[in-house]
Amino acid sequence: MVTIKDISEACGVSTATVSKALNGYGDVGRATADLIRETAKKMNYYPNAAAKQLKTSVSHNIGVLFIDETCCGLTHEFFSEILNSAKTEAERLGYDITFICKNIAGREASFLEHARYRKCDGVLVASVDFKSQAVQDLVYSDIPTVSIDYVYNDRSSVLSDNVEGEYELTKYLIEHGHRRIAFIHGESTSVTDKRLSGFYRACEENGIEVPDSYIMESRYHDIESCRDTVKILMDQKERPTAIIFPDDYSYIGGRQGLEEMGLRIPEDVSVVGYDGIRLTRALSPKLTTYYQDTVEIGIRSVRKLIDIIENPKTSIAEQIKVQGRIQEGKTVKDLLQ
Amino acid sequence: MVTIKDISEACGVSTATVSKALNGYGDVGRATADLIRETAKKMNYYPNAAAKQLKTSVSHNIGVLFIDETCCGLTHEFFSEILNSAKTEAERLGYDITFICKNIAGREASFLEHARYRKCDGVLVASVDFKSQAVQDLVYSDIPTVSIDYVYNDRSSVLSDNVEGEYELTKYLIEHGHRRIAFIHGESTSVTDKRLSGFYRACEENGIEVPDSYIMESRYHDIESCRDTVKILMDQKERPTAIIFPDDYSYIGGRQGLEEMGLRIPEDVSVVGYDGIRLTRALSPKLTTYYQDTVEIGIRSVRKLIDIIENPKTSIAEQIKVQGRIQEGKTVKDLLQ
DNA sequence: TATGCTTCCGAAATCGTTTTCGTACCTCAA
DNA sequence: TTGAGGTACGAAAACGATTTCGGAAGCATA
Repeated sequence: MVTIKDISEACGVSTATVSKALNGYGDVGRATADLIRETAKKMNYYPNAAAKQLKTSVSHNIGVLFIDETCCGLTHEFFSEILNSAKTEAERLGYDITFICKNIAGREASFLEHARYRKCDGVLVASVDFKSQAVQDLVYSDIPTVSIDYVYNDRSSVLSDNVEGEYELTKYLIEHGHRRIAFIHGESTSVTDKRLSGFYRACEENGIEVPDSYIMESRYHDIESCRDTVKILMDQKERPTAIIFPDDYSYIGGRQGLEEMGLRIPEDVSVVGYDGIRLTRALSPKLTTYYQDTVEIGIRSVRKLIDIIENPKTSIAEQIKVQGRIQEGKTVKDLLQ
Repeated sequence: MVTIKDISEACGVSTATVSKALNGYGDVGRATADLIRETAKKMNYYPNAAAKQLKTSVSHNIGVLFIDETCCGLTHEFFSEILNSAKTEAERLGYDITFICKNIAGREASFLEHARYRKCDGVLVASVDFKSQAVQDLVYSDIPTVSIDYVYNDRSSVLSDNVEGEYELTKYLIEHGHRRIAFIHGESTSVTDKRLSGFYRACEENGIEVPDSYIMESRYHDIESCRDTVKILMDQKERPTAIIFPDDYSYIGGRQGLEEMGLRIPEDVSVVGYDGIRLTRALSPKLTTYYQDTVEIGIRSVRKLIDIIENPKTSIAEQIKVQGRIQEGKTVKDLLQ
């Protein structure tokens, strides 16, 4: 491995000068600096990350908290797309990505300890149990964090606008003449709360009263759960004319359930999803859904995180909302025609 | 941050002794070692990764080469499942995972340079352009590597048995009475070659001649491409009775294409996929496919990599084959009944 | 008592950087 | 000539760990 010392010898200067030249400090002569930089390139020099980190305590490494307790973290298309986009953006900006976990060299540790151990400059928090103590310890530590799709007090986050999204989606149904709209939502989380609020707002604004039996809890990204729930939902005399599913993936289950009951989409009942993952374009009938801009979410969260890292003084905690949009498919019947 | 020095002071011993006690060296007294370990735990000590790495040149960090040039690396369920499983296993064994890319702190570099910069103990090579020079430079360096689904000379790899898999799948079709079998394969890669070879072997063994027009090239994980290809394929007078798709995801497109031609599955034509991703269980009709054990692939590749890292002398280069199995759905019609 | 062997521990060098502070030299005005 | 001020560079001390090597103590044996 070629070190700073090799370069210093090759150039006949001290290691201090080499370091300064390579890092663009002012107090080194123009000619010397040029020579050093050229020699470094010629000798194929790359700094030793460990030494640099040891001395400066910055690692150019961002951690990602992306735990798969439900076994669908990484394999959930929504999250893997975000991760993919975040990875690309981070690399472009010169940061590496390391997964944070609860192991340090084989020994049990907390997320925070792990992040410290690896000296992560910052951590992206996504797809975890946001309310758990372990995660909160990390978020409220001195390590910069950005959370995705969840808001912590005084911390930055990037969110798709769930209130607005569900509001738009509901309004879309209403504009197509639906007034008996059911909402199968996911587990109780802040995301769920927001979607519910957007849903209710759209209903209220249009003078629609929603019977309790139209609101059912299922689970995100769970085919079976949605299939069963939809059956219970549709087993009442005053059936809804439209159903909102927790997400696109649930549509697969919902569709099965409806089919087993002999109900056709959209002739007998209209449905919409949420996420706009690629998959939906492929299912038939093509699902009408609310597209979340995963690429944008990934990019914005990394940029914000790096902003906090590099400008700790001026960077402010903020909630960055990423707009989505209705993606029309063929699962909503227009009752007004 | 609590360092080894703090512990040494608290215990009234030297830092050398602390280090030795914590690393289980023999030449430290029983009582002293116990005291040191207890104190370390009490003071919530964790070693400084950078310092450790600087001194020992081992990082407990494994790199993952997982490039997304085709924009489907991470979001391809097959790979994201492998990554997920590899991540879990690596963490269990005390290793962290970092993505390898072509950027070092903002400066352009090669994969190899990046891996050296981060002092990766080893690298998992998956889902890249295996034949590119940059990847080969890395694989044939002194850094331990394990490749997934691709074999390099004298290097270890973990593969699903593609020859056997496609052979089994073809035999399954033949056993169900099919003799006019078409194969839409993916881009030309070593995986494709193996699958073709398994396919041909099964045909030969059963005295089946395959017309050239039954072999068509499409692309992996590409809905549109498969949809178009299947239309061309079925636009000939002597139509096949069964089609093998490049993978499960392609089934979505293939199904569309067939539907648009008014062909029903499996009444008019039988189809099979490859991979066995979760999605297939949800599509209807449920796809008959060859399940690849992604969890096992992830685990085995990490274990092998760590074996090479920790036992460089005794570990031998080998190809580890992971068995899959036929996963029966409802897309193959039994012509013999 | 002298000798040799263990056992236990510490001093100090080292890994490859960064960074402070001092110094030598030069320039220029008074 | 002197002194102030600026520029260019280097010596050396860190950062937090590991590891070599030597030495002190304790004990048994001759």
